[in-house]
Amino acid sequence: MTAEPSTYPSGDEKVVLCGLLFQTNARLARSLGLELETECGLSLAWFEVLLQLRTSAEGHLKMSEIAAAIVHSTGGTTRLIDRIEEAGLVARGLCPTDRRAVHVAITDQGNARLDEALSVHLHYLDDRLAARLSDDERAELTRLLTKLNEPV
Amino acid sequence: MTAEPSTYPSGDEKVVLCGLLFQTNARLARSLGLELETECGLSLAWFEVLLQLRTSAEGHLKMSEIAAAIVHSTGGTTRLIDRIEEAGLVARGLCPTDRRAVHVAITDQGNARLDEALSVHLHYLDDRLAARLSDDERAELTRLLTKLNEPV
DNA sequence: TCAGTATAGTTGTATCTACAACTACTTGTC
DNA sequence: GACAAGTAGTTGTAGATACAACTATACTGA
Repeated sequence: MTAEPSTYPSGDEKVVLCGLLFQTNARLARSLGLELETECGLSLAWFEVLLQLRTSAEGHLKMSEIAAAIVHSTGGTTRLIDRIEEAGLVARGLCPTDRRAVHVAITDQGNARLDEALSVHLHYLDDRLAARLSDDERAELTRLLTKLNEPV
Repeated sequence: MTAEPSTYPSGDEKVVLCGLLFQTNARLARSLGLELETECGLSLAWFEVLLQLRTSAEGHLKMSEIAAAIVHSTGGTTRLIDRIEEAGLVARGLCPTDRRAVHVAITDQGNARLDEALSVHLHYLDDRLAARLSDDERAELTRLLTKLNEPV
């Protein structure tokens, strides 16, 4: 039976798109996370933090910048950085212009681990992205997601 | 300083796309989840389950089908369905052809709550999707995500 | 028919994250 | 320069999810 038991359009195109985005992301995150974890002992969250730090212009980020980039709460980010710091992959430092703030930077050990992880990651993305979408399609997807991602 | 401290291309186009997907999804899920929670007292996970059940062809799904659709572990799905069932929004039933399996169906109360949630959801998506992407762009995004989402 | 293997779901345990309350510091205003 | 309001980060607490081990049922082939 395909009759809707309700008046609301649960099959609405926008609802479907939203669900598709959630599902695609979840599958990608899960399989990539599993691969990173088994190959490098690095969780996806740790990987994302290290990548953000490496690609930061100044070589360090504040806690709140990390939280925004990886979309975690600031409380959650504190604990996450605690664990990564304990593993020696990042280091907290003082912010010279704001004594409330903390500067987080990637360590040499963190850079080494990130290199390993990137090699796994890139190989995975060849499989998972490049084999499914052409260069043009990936560029278009990037464009569309960027628009979706813009702040209000 | 923009020089890479490493040999690996952390700014690789595929890596950026992947990160963009994660971030877009996380922001969307967070703001939608917050809205659903405050407006209807329904978490995003509950909403997704109810929507999957309503749009299922048979009117019910097995635990494993729900787990696959919402990309949770089967153990996590057991607990999730426990909570939703306790709230009276879904009901477990027997599968007539496989005594290992469980049929989960949405209840009348669940349908009512899903209606409320869909009204919030649709309003939100007008803001968040339709205001940022044209009809054609949404169709293209759906096409691209569908390709990404295909099983290996 | 029976053994061996695979599948469906549940439960014990650990981990991770969010939310809210809190401290410390900064900024704006008079 | 002092008070009010805002911002940065940490911590207590609770809830949700994953993984692995387990039970029960189904399938497969000799």
